[in-house]
Parts: sequence; C-alpha cells; structure tokens
Amino acid sequence: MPIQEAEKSYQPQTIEEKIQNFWIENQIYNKTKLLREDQPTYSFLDGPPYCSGRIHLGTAWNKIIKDTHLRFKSMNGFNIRRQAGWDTHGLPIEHKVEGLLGLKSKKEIETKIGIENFINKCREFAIENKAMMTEQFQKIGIWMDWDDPYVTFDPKYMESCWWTLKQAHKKDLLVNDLRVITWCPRCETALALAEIDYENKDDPSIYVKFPLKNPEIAENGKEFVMIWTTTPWTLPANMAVCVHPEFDYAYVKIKDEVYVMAEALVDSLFGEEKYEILKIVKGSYLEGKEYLHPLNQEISKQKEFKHLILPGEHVTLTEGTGCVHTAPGHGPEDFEIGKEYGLPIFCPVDDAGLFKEEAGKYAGQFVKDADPFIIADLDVHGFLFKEGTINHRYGFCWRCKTPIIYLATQQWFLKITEIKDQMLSELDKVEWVPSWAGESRFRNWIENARDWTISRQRYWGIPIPIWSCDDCDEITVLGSVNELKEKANENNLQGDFIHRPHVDDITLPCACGGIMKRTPDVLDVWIDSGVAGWASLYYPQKKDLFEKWFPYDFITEGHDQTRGWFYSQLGTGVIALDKTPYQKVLMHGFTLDEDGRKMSKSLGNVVEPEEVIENYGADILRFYLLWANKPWEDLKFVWDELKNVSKMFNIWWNVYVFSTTYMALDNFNPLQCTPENIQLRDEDRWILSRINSVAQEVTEALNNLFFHKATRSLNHFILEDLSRWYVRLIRGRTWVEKDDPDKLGAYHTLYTVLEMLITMMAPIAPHISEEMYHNLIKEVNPQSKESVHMLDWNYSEELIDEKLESQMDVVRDIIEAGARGRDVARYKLRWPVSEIIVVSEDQNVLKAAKSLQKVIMEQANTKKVLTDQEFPELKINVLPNMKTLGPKLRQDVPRVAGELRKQDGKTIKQEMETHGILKIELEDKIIELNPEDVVYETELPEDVVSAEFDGGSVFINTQITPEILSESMSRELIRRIQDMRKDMDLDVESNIEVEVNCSTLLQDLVQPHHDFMAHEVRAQKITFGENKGEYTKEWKIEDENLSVSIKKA
RNA sequence: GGGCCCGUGGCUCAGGUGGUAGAGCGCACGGCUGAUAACCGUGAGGCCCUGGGUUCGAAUCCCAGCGGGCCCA
Repeated sequence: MPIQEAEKSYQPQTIEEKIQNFWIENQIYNKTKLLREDQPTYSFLDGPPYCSGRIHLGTAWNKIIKDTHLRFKSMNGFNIRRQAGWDTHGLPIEHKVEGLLGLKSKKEIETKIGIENFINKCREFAIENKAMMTEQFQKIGIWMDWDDPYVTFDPKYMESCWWTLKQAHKKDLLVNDLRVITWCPRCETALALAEIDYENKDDPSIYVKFPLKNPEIAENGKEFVMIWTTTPWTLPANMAVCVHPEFDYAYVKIKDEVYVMAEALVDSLFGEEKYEILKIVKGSYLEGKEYLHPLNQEISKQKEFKHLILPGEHVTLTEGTGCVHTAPGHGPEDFEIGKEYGLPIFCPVDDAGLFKEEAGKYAGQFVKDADPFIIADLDVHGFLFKEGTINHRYGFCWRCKTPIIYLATQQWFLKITEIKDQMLSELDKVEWVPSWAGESRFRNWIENARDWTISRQRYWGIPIPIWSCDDCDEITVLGSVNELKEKANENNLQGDFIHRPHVDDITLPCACGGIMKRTPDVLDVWIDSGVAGWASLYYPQKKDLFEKWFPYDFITEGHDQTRGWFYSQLGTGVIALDKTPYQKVLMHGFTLDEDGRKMSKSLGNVVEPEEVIENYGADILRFYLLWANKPWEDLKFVWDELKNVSKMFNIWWNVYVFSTTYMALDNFNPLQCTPENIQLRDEDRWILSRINSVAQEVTEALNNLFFHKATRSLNHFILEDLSRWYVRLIRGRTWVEKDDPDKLGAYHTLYTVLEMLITMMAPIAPHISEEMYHNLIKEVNPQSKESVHMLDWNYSEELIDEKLESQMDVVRDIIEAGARGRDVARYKLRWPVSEIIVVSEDQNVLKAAKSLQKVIMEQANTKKVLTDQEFPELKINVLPNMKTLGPKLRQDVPRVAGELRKQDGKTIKQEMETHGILKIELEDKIIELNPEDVVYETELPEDVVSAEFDGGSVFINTQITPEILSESMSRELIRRIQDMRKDMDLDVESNIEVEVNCSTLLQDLVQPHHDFMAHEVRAQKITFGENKGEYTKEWKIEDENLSVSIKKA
C-alpha cells in the first residue's frame, strides 16, 4: 500500500489506544522479545512498587525511565529481562485493610475476624491493586512482563527469602537479642530505621533536679544533679545520670539550693537569674555519686535500684545540662551504658505503649498521656526546675504517623555491623549515576548502618522461618518448603500453609525430644524486596535462570531508596551470595508540585498520570518527564511546560502531515528511489548530516542515562532543523509536478530523515512512533518489521558533514540578517531584490555564502549573491577631526573640510593608510594631515540597506527595476489567488481557471510571468478581462484596484 | 549536629575540562500565509545566592556563609 495522507491534527489519545490494541492483538511485546532471544543478555530488575493504591506521577516517571532505557537497549541488540515486580506484604496493606474492616488494634484483628480472614483480605487487597496498577502502567506504554511478574506473596518467592535467612544463620549473622529498638505503639511492632519518618513536633522540655544522696556543699541538704529531658515518660525508667569525664561541672548556688551541671551551660539555663558558682570539678570527679530517683514514691519498684552518676563519652554540651538522664530501657545509647555498667534494663512499658504494673502509680496509662502527670508529680516534690515546650524533629511510624517510642524488646537481627566492610567493598564495584549517589550518599548511609531489626510482630508478611525448642535452646532455620515438609510433624500440608496462621501450627520434632515451635513474628518487608534479585528467579530452587541473568546489569529507583531497596538488596546480597546483586544504578529524583513541594495526599497537590494523559496523552507525558530536567534531580511538575512539549509534538506531526500529503499526492514510492532518478541538493545532504549528528548525540546520551540531553537534542532538531529550516527550504520543490529528480530527492531525503527520527523517538514516545512507522514504512514495504520497536538502532557517522553543518549555520544567519534588513527598510520578502552582498573578513563565511548561494537566493529572494571582504559601493566620507585640527589650522579648517569633501574618500583613506600622512593643496599652501586629524564616516548608497550578523554584514540592494516590479506584482497576484483557493477550501491538487480584471498597466506588468503564476496556483490559464468565475473577490495591490475570479477546472 | 544535592532573566531549565552569559515559555513590537486550531523575526529583561581566595581571567575551581530539598542523628 502506498503512503496514506495523515490525519490533519495530532490526536494522541486516539493513536495511543489504537497502538496499544495493536500491540496486544498482535502480541508485539512477546514477538519483540523473541526476536532478540539469542542476543547478548541485559538484565534489569524492577524495583517492585508497593500495591497499596493507584500510581502517582513519581511511579510513572520511574517506570518511564525504565521503559525508555530498556526499549533503547533492546533496539541496540540486547536480550532484555524486564519482569515486573510487586511488593505486597507488610504494614501499609495491613493498615488499609484494618481501615476497610473498621479494626483498631491487633487484639481486634485476632478476636473479631481472626488472622486467617485478615490475611485473606490483605491478599485480595494486594491482588486488586496489582491489577489496577498494571492497567495504569500499560496506559503509559510500559513494556514489561505483566503476565508473569514476581510477587512477594508467591510461596515460590517466599522460600527464596527463607533460604536467604538460612544463609544468614549459617554465617552466624542472624541473632536474637534484647535491645532497645524503635517501636510503634499503634502497630505494636518493631520498626526498622527505614520505616521511620521525621517531622517537627512539640514536646515538653523539662529540667529536673535529682536529689544527691550525700550532699557535699549544701548544709541544708538541698543539693541536686540537674538533668534535661523531652520525654518525661522515660523518667520512671531512669537508672543513671551520665556526665562527660573531661568536661567542667559547676556547683551552682541559687537561693538556698545547689545544682550540679556542666559549667558551659550554666548561663544558658539561668540567664538573668542571680547565681553563684561555688566550685568547679571535672566530670570524672562526679562518677559514682549516688542520687535518689525523683519518683520513687510513685514507683515503689524504683526504691529497689541504686542510682549512680556514670561517665559517658556521648555527652555533649550543645543543649541540656551536660548531665544526661539515662534509661537503659528507652534509649539505644542508654542501653549500651546500661550493659557496660550492669544496670538493670528496666522497661515498665508494654507493646501498646502502656505502663505496666511495675510503673506503680502510672500503670495502665499510655506513655505520652502520662507526661503531664509525671511533670505534676515532680513539681509537687519540688524536683521540677523549669518547664517549657520544644519544637524538634521526632520520628514517626511511616505508615500510621504515630510518634515512635524506644523500647527494650527481644527481637531478631541481621548483624549488618559485621558485614559492613564487605558491603562497602561491594559498593565500590557498582557504577552509580550520578556518581555521588553511590560514592557519597549511599556510602555514608552504609557507614552509619546499625544492625537490622528484621522481626515484626504482625500478620501479613513472610513468616520468620525460625523454629525453636521449648525444652532446650536449639533453633532451626528452614530454607525451603521442602525442608519444612520433610521435617514437620504434620505430613498433610495443603493450601497456603506458608503464610500465617497455618504456618504457626506447624511444629518440628527436636533432637532433645521436645517440640519446636515457630517464632510467631513475620519479616520486615524490606527483606521481601531486598531478596528480589534471586527470589524473582526462584533461586536456589531453580538454577538456570539465575545463571543466565544474575547479577543485574541495571536498576533505577528514587533517592529515597538509598535507605530502602538499594540498601536491602546490597545487605541481603552480601549475606546470601557474598556480592552485590546490581552493577549499575541510576538514582532518580522525586516529583514535586509547581511550588517545589513534595506531592502528597494531605497537601492535595497530587497529579495523577491519568489526568495528564487525558489532556496530553502518554507520549507527551513520557517526553516531558524525560526532558524537564536531569533525571537525578527533583522534578517540578509544571502544567505549562507540558504545553511546550505538546507544541513540539504537533510540529512533528505537522511535518509528517506535510510529508504524507505530498508523497500521497505524488504516489511516492521510497523503494523505487535509485541514485539515477533522484537528485540531492546541499540542503538534503545537510539535513541528512544533521539527523546523523543528532543520532550520535542521542545514542551517547541514552547510553549514559542522560535522558534530558537526548530529548533536548531531539526537540531542537524537530523544531529548528526539520520544521523551521528544512521543510521551508524544500517547499518549492514539492510543488513541481511529475517525477522530477529534484523533487524526488527532497522526498527521499525527507523520508529517510523521518524514518530515522521515528526510530530514535521510539523508546521515548512509543505510540506516535509506531503510528508513523506503520504508515510510512510498514505499509509501503512488506519486507519491513512488524513494529518500530523491532528495528535496530542505527545511524551512520559517514553521513555527518561538520563543515556543511557549520556552513548552513552561517547561511541561516545571513538569511535572517537579510530578513532583518528588509524589515527595517519595509521591503517585503515577497518582492525580489536584484542582489545582496555578504561582507565578512572571515573567509569561512564567504565560502559558506558562495557554496550555499542557491539557498540564499531562494530564501532571501534575491537574484544574485555577491561576496566580498568589504562592500565595494560603500561611500567613505572624510571629515576633519575638530579636536586636533581646530587649534592647528584655525580659519583654514573650512577650506580643508571642503577639499576633503571634494576628493574621493576611498582614495584618501588608502593614501593615509599607506603613507601615514596626507597632503592637502590649498590655493596658497599645502597642509599636511596626520591620521588622527581625520575621521571617517561611511555612507550607504541610496536603495541599499544593511544588517549585521555574527560573522559579518549583509547589504541588500532594494532598487526597484522594471523587472523586479513585474515579478513582485505577479507574486502579489499569486498570493491573492492562493488566498481565494483556501477560501474555497480546494484540495491542494485541484486545478483552477483564473480571470483577472485589472488595469492594463498591471496586466502588462504581470503578463510576462504568466506561466510562473499559472504553475504556482495550479491554473491551466490566467485570462484577463471580464470576471465570470464562480468565486470573485475585489483586491488592491499597491494602488491598483482589481478583481479576480476563479473556478474549479 | 552530620551526609548528599540544588541556588543562572518573571517562570521552567541548559551551560559547569575557567576565556565576551544561553534556550523555551511569558511580555512588547513587527512580519508571513497551501504544514495554518500554525509559523517567523526583532526587542526589553541577568551584580549566574552572598563574601573571600586561586588566576591575566571565575557562573564554572577552592573556602566560608545564606537559602531550599532529601536522608540521617
């Protein structure tokens, strides 16, 4: 089938729907994959999006980056692995489901609906969202294995995770320990660092006096150590006070009391108040002093403990009192101190954040609610020194936004601290884009990493595969489902026995004769996705896929994943396989709203991809997101900027419409072009050079993941080179009839350029490229590939002609200068000029003007192009320099001036330049002038205008000769007839008959151009006289009135 | 308190191996008319965050601030 004339306007939504259907109906994705099956592998691992709702713009951006890169790699001849992944377990879904079911606590989950129902709801919820999100991704044209994704709740996937833990156990990296960890009292579970968000929060800020048991100075016994805290609820668990052994501590007397605190902070605490420093000691002096717990009347348990001042290197002087309240049950550092000095780890708070019986008076209260009561009690006893509030950063549970607390609990850990060095050395093997993402940011994160709390006291997750014996200390870590089946006491395991609650019922026999029961916890979800590298390949159950694809060539995610997926993969990778699972990482940014704020539901500034697609289509969204800025920087989403991209797409489409219109009209068949029947001009060679230069840039940019450079380069090419220049240059040639080699040369070039452009755009804008490909290439050539995405990436460096490109740049400048000159002189471009003169001292400019003079002639509408180093007709006037000559010559000045005016300026200038002196003969004397005695002034001849450009000047002769007038008039007439054709809505190819009724003067002027005019307006004949055509219009050209009538032939 | 990134016309962003500041949008003015729900030209508009330093020369390199973002404590 020949090329079809394209739809006049670009309608992205229609095209995209059509193309997506085409892909599905013809299985294009699978066919494209098969096509490259035997080529070198390029493995990619999809960071699994979490299935808790609809995708947002950031998720879309993420997948668009992946899709573009992978389509590009595929076209470059790689066999690509691009399995989609889904993160499905964990607290976020549990929360949503709790909300849907109206459940408020763990207790309600267990008693009201039961764990099994709850788990099933969570699974359903994940499956529904997965389906919905898949559809959303497909709408933006993302090509992945949607039919065969990896899903974290898949038992086959889960057992890879179990295997990973077994490896950790074998290496002795899996430990159970009592530690102080971050805890969410609402979710009643441990949280990993990655699950904590920091926000500003108001908290009490109180200074408390702890009474010293053996006062040293105060005779009345009122001697205290002063501490500061923002968490009064941790005071019931206070066990010690830490001071820095090296710092200076003061005994400060105010009224009748004495306080011990760091000297450096005395001023900031007491300020204007009158105080007296009685004594200064080193912190070490205070060690071992005993104090009384300020609330031991409320908490009788506290009477059992001894409270001491201890040394602590972690004490700082930035805030507080330099005497640090230490509660080993509620702070990681406090815990370490506690262990070091053998303090009891007293933690009178339960999982829900309620004080236990041991907390005496406060038992049953929620810790944060107890703050005011504790403060009041301190005040009653006279131990409260000062009370205020502070606004500071505080951690919150990332899902339910409850402020976290620190609790000492028994948890399972991965000993990251022991493999940190190995992780750092693996990190060095990874290529990061940008490099600082890995070398600085991620490295810093790993260096500060602590052991990873992996147990969660929840339901919807991968059960921890650890069974421990009731009777002895033996534990078993199971590494696969088969191992479970082999060892289990039950032998009829069916259905999903891997998830809770079924797995909880499975017991194993212990060598000691006892029964082993499973640790009831589930795993931190970050482990789920962390193991994706091998779990998605079902390793070690399956080996072949693993050997083929692991480790991954490329991953890309947002910078939040530094602490998330980049980290969890590296950690579990080192544990399980002693290596990094990925080799190259692109860390991309976040999408922000127009004001640069993070998009979030609470701010109501979320933009959904659908909204953009409805307005602009997926291709424009894709291009925009890749074009707006550097991928690793945050992207401000600005609706107005989409208009720019949309404009570019429209112009591209217009070029396509222009091309197909004429190619269809002429039945152009690109397959029949041979070197013999086409003829190329300089501008053809130029655009071919340009498209190959652009291809070179785009290739390099896409290889380096510089999507912004690729898109900018393409944008510039489409607008500047193709639309604004090349199409303009070849317009005239498309109007020629029949198989003119010159016209076919233009068609052939345009066709080649479009084909390359479509290919290059395919990874970025896959729909519109496919649409154009079908019409221009596939329909024309039955041998061609079924889809544009099956094409090979290709360009030719031999076709790049840098000299020609730079010459064309010069010529564009010249033509634009010419247009400017005409503009100033109010001389219409439609009217030809007899000559323009390009003047430059740069030989390259003159060469360019000469070699591309035909282009200049056409575009500047001139009969001749002359070049010179200076403008020959420039008149030079020589004037006396009054400053120097005035004093020297006095009354002779006017005579000298007159003489200078008489003589030829050019000759004088030359004389002066060669001899450095000029003799002027007056009637009575000869006067000698030095170079500084004269000034030169140039004057353009009449009818010449000039304009400057970068490399020189353009002079335009605007003298109107009879020939020029004649041609101008005929062009004016053509313009009016064309206008009428358009009024009549005639097809481009329709022929017409024209009758012109005008003065004989005008008729005589245009008559010589009859054939030219007839050709331009597609008329067989233009006759003069009475009008009787079907459409008549009155016109005025300059001062001549006329009427024109036309009718369809 | 620490780590990383960013700060360039009104807006969104290029430039970043040191050599006279760029684009698009917007604004003003002018032009074109068979790609036309377009297009083109011209113009105005910048102490390239601030202050030091290196240098003949700094938007670019170094140091110190200030402001914004992300991550952590």
